[in-house]
Amino acid sequence: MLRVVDLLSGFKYDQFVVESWVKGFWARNRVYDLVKAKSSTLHRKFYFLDGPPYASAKSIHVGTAWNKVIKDIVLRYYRMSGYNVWDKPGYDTHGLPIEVKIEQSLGLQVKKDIYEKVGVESFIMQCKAFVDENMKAMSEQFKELGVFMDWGDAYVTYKNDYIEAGWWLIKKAHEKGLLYRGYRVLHWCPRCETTLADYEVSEYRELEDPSIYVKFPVRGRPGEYLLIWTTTPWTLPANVFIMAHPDFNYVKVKVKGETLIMAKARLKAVMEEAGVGDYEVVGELKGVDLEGLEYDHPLEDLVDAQKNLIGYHKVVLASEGVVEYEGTGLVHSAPGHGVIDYDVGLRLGFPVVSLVDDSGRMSEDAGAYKGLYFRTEANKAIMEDLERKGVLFHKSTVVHRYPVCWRCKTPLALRATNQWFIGVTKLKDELIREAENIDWRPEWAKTRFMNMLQELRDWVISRQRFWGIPLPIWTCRVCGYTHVVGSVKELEEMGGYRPGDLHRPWIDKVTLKCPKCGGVMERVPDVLDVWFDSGVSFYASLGYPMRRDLYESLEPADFIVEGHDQIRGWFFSLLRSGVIGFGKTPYRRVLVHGFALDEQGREMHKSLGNYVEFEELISRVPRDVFRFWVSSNTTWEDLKFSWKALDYTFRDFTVIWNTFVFASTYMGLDGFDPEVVTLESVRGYLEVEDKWMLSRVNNLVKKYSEAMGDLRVHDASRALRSFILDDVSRFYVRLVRRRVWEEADTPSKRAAYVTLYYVLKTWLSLAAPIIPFTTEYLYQHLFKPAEKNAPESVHLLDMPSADESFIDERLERDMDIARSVIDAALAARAAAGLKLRRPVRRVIVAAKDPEVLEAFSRLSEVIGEMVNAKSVEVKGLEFLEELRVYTVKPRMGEVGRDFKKLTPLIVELMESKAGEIARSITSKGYYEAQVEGATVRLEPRHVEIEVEYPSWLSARESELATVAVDTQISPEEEAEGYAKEVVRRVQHMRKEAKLMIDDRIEVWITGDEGIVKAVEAFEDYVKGETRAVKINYEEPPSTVYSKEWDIEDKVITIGLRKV
RNA sequence: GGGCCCGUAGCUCAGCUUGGUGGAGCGCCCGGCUGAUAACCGGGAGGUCGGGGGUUCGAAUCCCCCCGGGCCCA
Repeated sequence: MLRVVDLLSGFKYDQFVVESWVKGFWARNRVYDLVKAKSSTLHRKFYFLDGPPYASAKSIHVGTAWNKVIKDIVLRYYRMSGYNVWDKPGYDTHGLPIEVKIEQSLGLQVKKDIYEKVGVESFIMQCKAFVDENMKAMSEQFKELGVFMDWGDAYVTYKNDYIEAGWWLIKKAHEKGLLYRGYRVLHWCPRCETTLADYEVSEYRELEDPSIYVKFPVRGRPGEYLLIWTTTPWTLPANVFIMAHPDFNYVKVKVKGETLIMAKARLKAVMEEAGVGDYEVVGELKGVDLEGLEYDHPLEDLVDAQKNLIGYHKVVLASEGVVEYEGTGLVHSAPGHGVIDYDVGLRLGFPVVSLVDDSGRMSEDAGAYKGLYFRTEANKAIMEDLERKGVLFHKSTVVHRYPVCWRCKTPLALRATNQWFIGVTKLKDELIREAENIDWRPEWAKTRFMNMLQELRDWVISRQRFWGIPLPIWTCRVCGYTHVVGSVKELEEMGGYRPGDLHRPWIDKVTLKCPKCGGVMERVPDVLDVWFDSGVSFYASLGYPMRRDLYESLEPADFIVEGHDQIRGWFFSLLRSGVIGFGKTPYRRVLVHGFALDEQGREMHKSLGNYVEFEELISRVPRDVFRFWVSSNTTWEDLKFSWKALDYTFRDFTVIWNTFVFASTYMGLDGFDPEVVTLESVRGYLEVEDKWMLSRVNNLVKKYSEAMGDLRVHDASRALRSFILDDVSRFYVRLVRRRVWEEADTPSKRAAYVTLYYVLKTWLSLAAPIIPFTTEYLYQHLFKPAEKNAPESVHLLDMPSADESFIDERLERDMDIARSVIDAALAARAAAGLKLRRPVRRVIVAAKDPEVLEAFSRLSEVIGEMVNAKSVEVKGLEFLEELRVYTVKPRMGEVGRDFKKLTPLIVELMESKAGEIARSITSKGYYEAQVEGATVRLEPRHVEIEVEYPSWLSARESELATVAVDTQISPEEEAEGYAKEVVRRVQHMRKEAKLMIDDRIEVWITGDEGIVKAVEAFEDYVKGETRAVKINYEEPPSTVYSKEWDIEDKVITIGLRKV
């Protein structure tokens, strides 16, 4: 026969010790493997796809920890609910940020240092080694948090197989006619010689630049000019057209015999700035009227590139980029050096001219300006030439925010560069259709996603860097033919070979034979945008297309979850890749989580000093405390990190722990055997509070399953917390304590044990996904030793399902009513200064609603127990009404104004007929009387009514009822009170003497006569409570432990010893 | 400048979809308990529900505008 063994109360509770014990237990018994083995036998698949964290540092961010905890909770829940869960984690390992870290560690300044000082081969090896170290450290931290994922087999984006899988998608895009080469205007650092992705353009400086107004001659109309404004003279040689706003008003202005065209709204400001007082408006026209107006470029003769642009120099209409708050309303446009310029030019089919080279110097085609550095030398030379040609209307300087390189602080240039694109705008309809099939949590994430799809642009996939998936595109040196390679096999078939590592520089050495002309084909030296990598994870992490079975049996992913920044990031890149590769969404359900911010709601930054290091977190806060706390934060809202909040959660754990210790202690003491004494066997002996508790726990199961099934992890977590703290610990346990203290083996005690056992075990199963350490410890030390066929680990249990037969909604409602009345009664006691230890004769509960009255009758014992009342009388309201004494005070202001000289008589009336008036006003809302022959009507505003009860009743109104505590105490009750006081002190002394709970004692008591008499009168009671075999009414011998006590100013001496 | 989210007690947040007299935990003040005890229990004070309009008999809740914060774009 098994039985509950008290393994908990002997252990000095320390959550850190609990967790490290569990960690050891899991390792010794290979619990993850057991859990995984069980899950893999199940038939319902659950494909979870891990959003790979970026492996650029050793220590994870609090947000990353939260992220993995959410994932772990959901995965554990699904495993316990009977799913075959795919739980492979992943790491994102390529990209510029990692390259930069390596460059910094090597002290490299510019991009060409990589070629010249270290060599690409060594650089790549170092990137890889760096990432390897980071991944190892991160995995350890995730394991530390108790995350059960397949850490031995994570997917890594830099592996050859993964790269090859990536190539497959590029080939697919090519086959669908989506892959193309084109220009894109990007920020460029002339010192680092690299493009900067938009998100990297984050630093700005206040810099001084020229501010010049330039006259562009209108073709064929001598003396007439288009006036433009610019702060970047170096872009003028690359000018292709001028933009005007179709809706703006423009003017022709006569200045010194010349006619200038500019926006009407800018006229005054520009003339003022240029110091021109003498001007005359000679004509007015709309923007649309300017369309097509041709002009001659003022530097045409000096710039070679301009010779090819002559047909394009005209005014075009555009609403973007043309403003009325600065400039002239006519915008000089160079598609090679401006984003809007580029877009407008592209729309019109105009050429792109970029005249700045990689190092920031003007290029060959810039003619006279060739070799000059753009922001300094070129600016100066160009302005001089403009002045010489008489087209510089005005020149000054401006200080404005200008983007600089975040690494070297060099001012950036906007520059059109040749890049590879995937034309996803062609797939817009398909993307939208597929996005409609995704189930979003919360709902607004879908709105955000859909809005973003409306603004879809083609995807620039190429980067001129090193550490990334090499672009699988080869070009023929002879005929220029381009071929996209979709696999390593294809590489070999094309005359190439398989390098040991598919990265640069090894892949760069692989040449192919041109299928068109037989010439040598070389690889385009670019690598792929790092967003590409994680976007293909849904199939690449499963080895597709090299092996197909796994992907085909698992797709689509059933669940993904990441932060809300990933709506535009990973969620989108996955969908994009899914549609390109397979024509459908790769995932069906998404949960979005918030950001982990600091206590004030600001982002955590090492530079702000508010960054929380993982090591500090994990040394100060137990893992389950962290998990419990973060899981209760509304998932999709931001998490404000707070040590204090974690401390409070920590405190909750003590209560939870003590609840289990309580059960363990008494069940252990009585050798309770849950396999013999079952819920079925005690069903007839269940007390009303047991029935209530069983109903509550089954409702909890329902609520929890609904929440988890709907990915409302926080609702599940909160429900667990309030259940164990409020319902179990603070209510049920307190209520059954007396039943459990009972020494005899009564059916009632058994019923309490079974209920408690069942409730705690159910709670443990539900809580296991959220607090896996604590639940495992409690399971191993309380439940497992008591059950023959119990699984090895709590994480091998099946999720409980609700037993509807225990659910009694009516009883739960009634108990709510009772609890509110208990609170009111306790308040009434407190008001009367009656300690809870002292029993009161009776509590009277009065209510109007028959349903409420019925609830009280049904639960009167529970109320009596909680309030410590000998009896609970349930009455109609009229019972208390009869006892009430009313005082009615006049509100002189109101009474005086309404009743004038009758006032003194009214006041008199209020005194003499207080009860009658008060009852009438409270029930009917008014009171009428005859005063000096007149009918007087008193209303609530005239009076202040106070209710008093006789001094022996302490009453309290609650929402549904009025509760009155009878404060009268008979001599016998007083004696009983003293007996309890003595019991309390004996218990205290037992504890001081370090006696076991079941040790027997002998007691001596002497001193105040009243108290000693009280103990004599209640001797059996005192003996029972204190496990005393004998009480001696005399001075304790000096050999026993004794102590003097004060009870309400009466002195007694108590002595005791173990027998 | 745009899209989406958040703004409720000193703090952290429920409530808002489906309008009906504002909740919890912590903190604070007061009291109690001492057989779960480096715990625990009760009572109390504390709120212009970010601001302003509107719809309605009635708005924290629905609509509009504004302010502050976050994310993503421009």
